[in-house]
Amino acid sequence: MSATPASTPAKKTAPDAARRSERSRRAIYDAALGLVGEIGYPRTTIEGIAARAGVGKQTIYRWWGSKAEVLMEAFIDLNEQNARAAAANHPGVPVGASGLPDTGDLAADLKLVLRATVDELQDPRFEAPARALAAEGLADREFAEGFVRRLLMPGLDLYTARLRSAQEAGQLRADIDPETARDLFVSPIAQRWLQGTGPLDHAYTDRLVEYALYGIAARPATP
Amino acid sequence: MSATPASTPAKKTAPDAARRSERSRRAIYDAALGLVGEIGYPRTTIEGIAARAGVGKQTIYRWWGSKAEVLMEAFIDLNEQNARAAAANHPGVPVGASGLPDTGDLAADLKLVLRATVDELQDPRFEAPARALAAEGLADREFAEGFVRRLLMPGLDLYTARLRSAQEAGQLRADIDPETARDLFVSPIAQRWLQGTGPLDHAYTDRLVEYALYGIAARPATP
Amino acid sequence: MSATPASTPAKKTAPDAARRSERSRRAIYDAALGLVGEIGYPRTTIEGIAARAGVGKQTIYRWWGSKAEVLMEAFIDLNEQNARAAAANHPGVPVGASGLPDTGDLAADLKLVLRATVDELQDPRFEAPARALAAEGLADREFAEGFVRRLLMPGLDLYTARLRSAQEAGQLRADIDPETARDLFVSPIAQRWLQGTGPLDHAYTDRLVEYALYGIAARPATP
Amino acid sequence: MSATPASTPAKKTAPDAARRSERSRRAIYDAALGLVGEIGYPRTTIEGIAARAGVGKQTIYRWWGSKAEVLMEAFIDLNEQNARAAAANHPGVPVGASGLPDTGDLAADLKLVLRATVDELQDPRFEAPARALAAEGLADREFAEGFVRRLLMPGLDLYTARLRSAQEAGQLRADIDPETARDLFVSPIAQRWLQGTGPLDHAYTDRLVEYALYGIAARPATP
DNA sequence: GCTTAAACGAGACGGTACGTCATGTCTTTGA
DNA sequence: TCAAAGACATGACGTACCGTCTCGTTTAAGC
Repeated sequence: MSATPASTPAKKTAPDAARRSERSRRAIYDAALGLVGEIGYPRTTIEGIAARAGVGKQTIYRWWGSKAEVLMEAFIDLNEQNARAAAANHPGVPVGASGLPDTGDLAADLKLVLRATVDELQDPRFEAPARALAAEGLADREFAEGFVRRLLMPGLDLYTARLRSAQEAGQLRADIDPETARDLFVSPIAQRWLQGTGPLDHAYTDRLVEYALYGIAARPATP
Repeated sequence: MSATPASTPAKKTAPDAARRSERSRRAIYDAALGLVGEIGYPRTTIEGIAARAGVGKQTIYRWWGSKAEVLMEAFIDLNEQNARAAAANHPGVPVGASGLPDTGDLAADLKLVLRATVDELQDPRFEAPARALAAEGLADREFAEGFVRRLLMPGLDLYTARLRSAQEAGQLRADIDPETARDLFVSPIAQRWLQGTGPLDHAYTDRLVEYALYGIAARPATP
Repeated sequence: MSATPASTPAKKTAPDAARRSERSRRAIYDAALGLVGEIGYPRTTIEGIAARAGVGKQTIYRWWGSKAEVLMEAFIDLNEQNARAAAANHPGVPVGASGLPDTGDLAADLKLVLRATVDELQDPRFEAPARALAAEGLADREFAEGFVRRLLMPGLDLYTARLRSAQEAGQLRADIDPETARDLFVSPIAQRWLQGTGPLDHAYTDRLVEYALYGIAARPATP
Repeated sequence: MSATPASTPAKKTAPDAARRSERSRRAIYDAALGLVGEIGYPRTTIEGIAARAGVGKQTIYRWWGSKAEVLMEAFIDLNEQNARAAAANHPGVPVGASGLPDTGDLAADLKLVLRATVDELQDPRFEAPARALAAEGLADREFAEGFVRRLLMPGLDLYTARLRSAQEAGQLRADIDPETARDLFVSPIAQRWLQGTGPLDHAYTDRLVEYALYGIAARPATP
């Protein structure tokens, strides 16, 4: 888990990661998340982060390329801490190899997880930085790539894996593409959260599961 | 009627819209769309728009509150022009009351329209401003409200209406919520376009229609 | 004294002075003097004058070339009113042909008038516009010429005339240049008022008269 | 003991003068004087100074409060350089303790110095900034105080000292106030220079000395 | 008394400069 | 020897006025 040795930006001469001040790194993460939560991402500035972290601006520019990158790493770090804490609190939750619950009842499992996802999306500690990162991704394709790969995909892949598992168990049609199928559940939630195109609650996610699993077309009357 | 006589928010003293320069308005729209297309939204500045439009900055600040608002109106205007041009070019296209094709074959109609939607989303003239507006909406809830109401919803409502029509024709289950159903088709496209979580092509949209209409769950063997 | 028919600035086509609104002219004078007194000359703007006078900006630009010109005419008008009022209040004051008191005692007359001048210079209603006009004159040679000719010289000429009268009466050396002599009294007051190089009071002006009339050099002992 | 150990007025946080860029300071002085000389003070802008100096606007705002302050320091600096250059060129000029020539002949000394002063006032390199600073002093009393103290008084005090020296030598009446006496010579020059109330040449200054020293009143015939 | 042209109030317009803020780079200084 | 502190050049921000230019509305003159 230590620093990502390959991804050193290495303009000029690459700084020596071994000498990096852990205390500064943490202070910068805290300042970035704090400011984004308190005054919003657009009004959060690198100067502001440096000042609150008690750090020189150069210390930020040395290790990150933009405030978006700072925030992304701060957010990833926050998620890792939360995941560790959650794992510590609920040591025995039975999950499939996919990382999602796998009780055999696909509909129930999906409903459960989607409800939890919706709740997490609306947790204010997550919402502000997550929206900011999503916005940055819209404006900057390169940033978006990293954002999707490092933050979004790991979560989406859990669903894909769970669907593949269901497919192997014969609960899903064999000709289904799991990624497309995954989008039927996940994307509507994403869009309502990103754009506010409608209410985002448990009833909605339950409906999504029902409709996607069994289709919305009228069934021919079975005489 | 309606005019909105009451809704004058009137910061300072509201300018007199009757004296507004149409020539300046058009020049500002053109400059805004041009710059966003050429150098991208973040590097587009109000000063740059004013300079390219040959207009004083104050003329922009007099009528709009931010570059996002300028771009939204420019984009809406662009869409209206395109719609008018399209209507002029294809005067006799048979559409349902909903505004979407309604041949009676729901699956075919949806596939057709979704393919067209995907193509439009990837038209470079649309993509840059649309992504910029979506990004702005992520950062500013109030802006998002206007963005959704003025740009997104009119498009989404066409789908909702088409689905309701299908429901009345007995092609859709009667207990289906049309807005949730609409999201099954539309949101996956939106997310792939917004975040780049996967390829966005005709095969994908066709699959979405198939899966959503008939469900992805394995069917019990019909003996 | 009527309008100066030759000096019409006549950019574009000269406006018709006969149709000029007296009410607007007065309102502009009052607004200009009021604003200069209240917020100072630099923060007084043409827009501000127009707004306070309830007048369109163009009405100012039609008749004057700058805010300095407006203020100069307003100030001249104020002085004329004051002069009329003073003349009405003291109908029988005996003055020489020069306009200054001429009792035959040059020293006494000068002391009296210089004391009055100093008092007037320090009247707050006069001070603000007068200083502003003097400042404008420093920056703009052309304006200065008009300022001196229309405002300053008429006052200075009174002193010159009084000195010439004294010269004819044999009280002043015959070889004295009256304008240089006048400066000995007037310029020190002007400089202290303009630049604040020292206190400006009656004792000072009395001293000036003494020194200038009788010289500051030690007299050879008269045995 | 008494916070604010020195005179830290400290708007925001006072900048660290030790880190100040000497190169920028010099470039700003040169640009300010150059622009004032070329296009005049009113059309000289802080943006223009910054641009010509190759300096950010903020660097000006960091160290000065207005363009008038910039120009005053630039002008003081110019005078100091000139004084140094003059001292280097004429190393052995005999001057009194006052800094003005003191040959024992007061009239001759004054005439000499006043002629030089008049010449300097009309040197175009001095005239433009000096008039601008004087104008600014008229509009801003606080600025005037600094202008007088830092620029005007040092010059005037030379005259006062010379007169005091003459007084001690018995050439001036003992009851004369030297500052008032000084104004008899200096103020007329100042006013003619500031306001253009008359020609400013050597004949004029010679006359001033004569008149002031020996008085303008007719002398009683000495029988 | 009616017509007509100008001056008028209002204020939108293309501009310029303001003074502030944040950027990303570079330099100084103290631990 | 690093990192904090922060000065620097750059450039956009949003505001205030500039002087010009329409707009309709008085208003006074001349028919």
